[in-house]
Amino acid sequence: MTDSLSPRAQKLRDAGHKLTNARLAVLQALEESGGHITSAEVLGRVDEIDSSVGRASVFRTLDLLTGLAIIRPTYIGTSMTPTYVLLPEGHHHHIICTNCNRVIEFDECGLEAIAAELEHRLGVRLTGHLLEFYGLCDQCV
Amino acid sequence: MTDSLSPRAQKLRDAGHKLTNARLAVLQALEESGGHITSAEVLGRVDEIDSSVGRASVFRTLDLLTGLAIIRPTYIGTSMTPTYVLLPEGHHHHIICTNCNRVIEFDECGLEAIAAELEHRLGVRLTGHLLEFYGLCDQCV
DNA sequence: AATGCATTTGATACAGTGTATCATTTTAGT
DNA sequence: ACTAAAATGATACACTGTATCAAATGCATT
Ligand SMILES: [Zn+2]
Ligand SMILES: [Zn+2]
Ligand SMILES: [Zn+2]
Ligand SMILES: [Zn+2]
Repeated sequence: MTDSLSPRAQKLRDAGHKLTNARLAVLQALEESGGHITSAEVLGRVDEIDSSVGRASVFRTLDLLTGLAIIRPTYIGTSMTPTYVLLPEGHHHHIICTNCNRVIEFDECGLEAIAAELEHRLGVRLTGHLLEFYGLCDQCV
Repeated sequence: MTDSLSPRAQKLRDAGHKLTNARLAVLQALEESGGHITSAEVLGRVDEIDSSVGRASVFRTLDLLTGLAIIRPTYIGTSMTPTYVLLPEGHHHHIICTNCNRVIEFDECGLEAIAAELEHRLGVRLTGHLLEFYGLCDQCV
């Protein structure tokens, strides 16, 4: 069988995890959402995709994907209800307005140099990063 | 009265908020902790500092400080129980090992250039940032 | 295709975290 | 000191994430 697996599903399998319905449903929910989605929204979408998937498996999968650096929980504005962000190419960057909580995404980060330096100096192997600027958006300045 | 206010307390006042016992107790708890502290730990420390401070005010203050970019909630390893990080000079950087959850702090980031570019291009005013690398620490490589 | 086992699951009941409410207290400016 | 507005603490609540465990499933091997 020459199944064409999504890259993230492949990453799951490569890490030695099984590709179950629950996990694929969560991945699909995340990918359809386009980023910055709360656990409540994931639960809702997964329920539409496959209502037999249980609550616990959704949270287990979110933890698993976080550990594999496929998603990253972040906070927007308040201390509760994290937002899960897909990390498409191993990194993600946004600006959060501390006044209106608007989120502005951007692509360039120029962090490759410092990442390489850290790997060399600290002996770590870096697979991705999240860069979060905060301040006032153009509407709130 | 020439009260010498801590810089963060000053920042609170400058933003038009009152300097109450509850807020000062939470600030003190955060500062004594040295970074990466959970809400449960904040609640415990605040209770020692001033047991009359109520639970709700602690959470209200954490939200307030987050909005002012004085602290930032982040996740270590799992999707629950955020860790609050003090942002001493407007920015904070760490590496999280996706295997053992060790946290490695580092200082240099070299993000001033891109911050200035974003301010110019997007019309925003940036006051700080959080940079989170993830990967494997030297023990786990 | 059928087998076998370790992994994963779903249901449920639970623990813990953060919040709404509102009468009372406190702050800070006059 | 006086006052209005802001903030508080107590409580009860809602919601998010988790422990448990018998049953189901993925997948490597035959
Ligand atoms: Zn804004
Ligand atoms: Zn980047
Ligand atoms: Zn490690
Ligand atoms: Zn920095």
